[in-house]
Amino acid sequence: MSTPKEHEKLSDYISSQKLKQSHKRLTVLKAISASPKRHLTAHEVLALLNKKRSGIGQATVYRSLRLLCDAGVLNELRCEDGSSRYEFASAGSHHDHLICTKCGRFVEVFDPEIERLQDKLFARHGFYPERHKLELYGVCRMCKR
Amino acid sequence: MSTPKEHEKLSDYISSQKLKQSHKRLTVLKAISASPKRHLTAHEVLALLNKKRSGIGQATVYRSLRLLCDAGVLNELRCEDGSSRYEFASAGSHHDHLICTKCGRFVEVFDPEIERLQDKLFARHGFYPERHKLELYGVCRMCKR
DNA sequence: TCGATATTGATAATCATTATCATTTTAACG
DNA sequence: CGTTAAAATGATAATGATTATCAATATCGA
Ligand SMILES: [Mn+2]
Ligand SMILES: [Mn+2]
Ligand SMILES: [Zn+2]
Ligand SMILES: [Zn+2]
Repeated sequence: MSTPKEHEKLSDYISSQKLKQSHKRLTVLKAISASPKRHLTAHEVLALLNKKRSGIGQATVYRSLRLLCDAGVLNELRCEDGSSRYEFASAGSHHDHLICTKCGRFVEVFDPEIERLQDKLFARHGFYPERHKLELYGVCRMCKR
Repeated sequence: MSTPKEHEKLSDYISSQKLKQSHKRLTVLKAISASPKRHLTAHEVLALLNKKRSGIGQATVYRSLRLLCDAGVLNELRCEDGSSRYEFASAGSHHDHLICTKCGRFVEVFDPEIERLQDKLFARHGFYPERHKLELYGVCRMCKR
């Protein structure tokens, strides 16, 4: 899924920052691409890699996730339990999330009207807008038994 | 600010749960009430108490904050940095927040139209709604130089 | 006042993440 | 191709907010 484009974005960032290409960093990116889950924790990424006996340590996973965010390949979502989840930044650009409190399912949503009303709130209070976080918690269809 | 009412709410909860009244727990509540800051971290509450030589330990602060939330006196806001902030639950009931990324100012906002559109998103995706979190990050008027 | 039970404080433990630092890779250059 | 400076890596220690433990203390109904 959107693999070559993401690799290129990573490559470009590495060049622009005078860093060095590394095989393990690419392996992390590929593991995330190959997973059906689209919102992964560092721990889950590490588990994917261990299953493949990649020999990649957790420090490298954390460092790679950070760098992939800096490169604009991934987005970090800070969860309420203190951990973070990572998703591809490209996929549909900005969106918010419906989150099932039973099974943890993430559903991506976007409502241009809500976005517009948010901008009005910023303006009404004299704020220069930078970003927002909208998370809707509830029980999904599957989990409602 | 809204002190007697909050004390009563705490008292009622303590009775209903067959707990015991404690002087130190009340001191924590009073310190929060007396502070001009309306969205405090546990660390900030502890600092307020230490300034008064209350002899209240941090474990008790954490336990009191938890209990005050259970009693419906306080709301916990989980921040992106991994810490929590506490505000009075009564004050205007539900609202969302504009947060200044420079000075940390919290501005309370409420937009019934946004709330309505959120409910429609829940419904459209077959979710049973439980709660939501909307945080608008930007630079406040004071901080825009 | 007594005794059962809740509260407290000091401190250890937890959990996700970051920092350290010695060792290994990378890649530019000769 | 080797050499080499700089980046990447892994093992592990450290961090920071919060929670758990447990012995000592406070509360409160009988
Ligand atoms: Mn998403
Ligand atoms: Mn508030
Ligand atoms: Zn579900
Ligand atoms: Zn500000």
